[in-house]
Amino acid sequence: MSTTVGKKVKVRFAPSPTGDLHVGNIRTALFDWAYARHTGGSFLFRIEDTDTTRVTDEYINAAIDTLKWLGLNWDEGPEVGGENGPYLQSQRLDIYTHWAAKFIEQKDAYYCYCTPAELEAVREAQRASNQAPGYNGHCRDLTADQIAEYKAEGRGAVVRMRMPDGGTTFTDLIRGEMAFDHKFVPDFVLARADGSPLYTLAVAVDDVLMKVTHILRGEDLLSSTPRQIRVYQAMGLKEEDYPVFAHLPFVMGADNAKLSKRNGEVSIAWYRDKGFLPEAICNYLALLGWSPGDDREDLTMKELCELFTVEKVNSSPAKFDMKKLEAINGDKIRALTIDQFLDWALPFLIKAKTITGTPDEIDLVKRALPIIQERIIMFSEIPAMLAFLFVKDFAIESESVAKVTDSGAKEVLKRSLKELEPISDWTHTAIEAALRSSLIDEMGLKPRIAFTALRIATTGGTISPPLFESMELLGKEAALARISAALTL
RNA sequence: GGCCCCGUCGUCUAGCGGCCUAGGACUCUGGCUUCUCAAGUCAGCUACGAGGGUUCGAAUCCCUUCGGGGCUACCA
Repeated sequence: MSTTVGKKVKVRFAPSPTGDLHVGNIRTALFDWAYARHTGGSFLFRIEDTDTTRVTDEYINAAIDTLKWLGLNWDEGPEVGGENGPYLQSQRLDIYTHWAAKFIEQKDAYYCYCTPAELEAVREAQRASNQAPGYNGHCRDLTADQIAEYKAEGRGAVVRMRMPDGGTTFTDLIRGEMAFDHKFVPDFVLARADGSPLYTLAVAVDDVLMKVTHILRGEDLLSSTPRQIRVYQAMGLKEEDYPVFAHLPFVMGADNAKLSKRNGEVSIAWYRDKGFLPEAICNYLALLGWSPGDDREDLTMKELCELFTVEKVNSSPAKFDMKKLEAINGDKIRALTIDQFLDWALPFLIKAKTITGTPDEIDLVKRALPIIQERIIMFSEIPAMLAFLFVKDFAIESESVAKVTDSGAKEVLKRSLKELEPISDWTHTAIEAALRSSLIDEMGLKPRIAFTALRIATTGGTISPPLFESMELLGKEAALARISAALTL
């Protein structure tokens, strides 16, 4: 099992960007990265874009961007280069062609002239008779005459790998000893009729050529492992040099189906727009299918690297839980310093057009942030929460108007105006002291009653940051103007 | 259908034969705190899928069964 002792660990993340990177991809990338960092090995990033009809440049760039944003830096791959490049499979086509030809030459593979319709008919028959479906070996040992005949018919040929009798065994770091009988691993296609390589060829060739030592990937690839190992053998790799496999459990959607676009917000870009911190996303994702073994849950990226081992990865699938992600994000936000918080918050305020970004605005935002830091779970909530400080034409939300126009409220507002006007040091402590002594002590009102009208008048609604701090931030002039305005309703 | 993987609170997990009348976190419920909303804090609800074994003793080992998932492409 420990065939790689003494060898420097190299882990790769090799997505096929057929869409935005999603939660499942990223969980895999995170484990790959954390394992590389934990072992002091290197992290390789490769793009599997052999299926050019499904992968686009846009998605490739987005994938690079997402990984960078999350802080999952790679040592080899797009942008940073490396001695085993290029790292886009679409730029390595001749390499795969070379190996496919070599396999043919070695008789490990053969040309298969069966048409898709013929193959489908075979599968249909197998299924009908409860047989294991798979290629029936029709073209395994064609004679020269038969080949000539097929060519004359104008048939194209795929390159198909010959699976020998017997079986494949390997050790999965997460699932233990795995054994596959080749009766259920039919000969498989390495290259299309047009010569382009398929995943199974490209992935195995690249992992070998790029000297990958550990393959941590989704469990959907578990049953394709014997085919990959077959390619290693055909390449002449010794068994002790095979990469070690670890098949990660799935991340499932709430509806218990494999996470996909259809059952939830899975694109990392969405979380970024919503205002989740990369560290919160990574922290949460790390807990999906893994735990440090004790009760620790709040982890920094550094701690994650220190604690992460494949042995502690679970073998059962995990369901994605947005609530927990939100809880972690809230905790991480509360742990931010004000300057860090400001850096994260500003783009959201500007994007929402709450502010334009003038120094005065930024200064006010910075003063306001402490009172909302413990009230948000994601940055996208900030604009709505601070809007009352910046709106040009302030208005009370319609459903709250009635609460400032009844006689009791008007009384509170009038009295407050009178108490507030003389205050020269406009601080929340001074405001609170004046209001409490007057409204609570003298008028005998319940705090909740007394301050609701003021809250609505100054912030526009029944829910707001703390009242006195909000009034302080608003400034004396604006606060009094709003209270006066409410009195005219 | 065939092959394969998986199965502890609603969710993520701890547990690797006795420390388990099963621990933690999130959610939920209730209390405290309180100028609203939060945050904080205290308490509570809730789990070893089922059935057989093995054993003095099983969540932990074995078998069966049921359930969930994956693969079964000239997708990855």
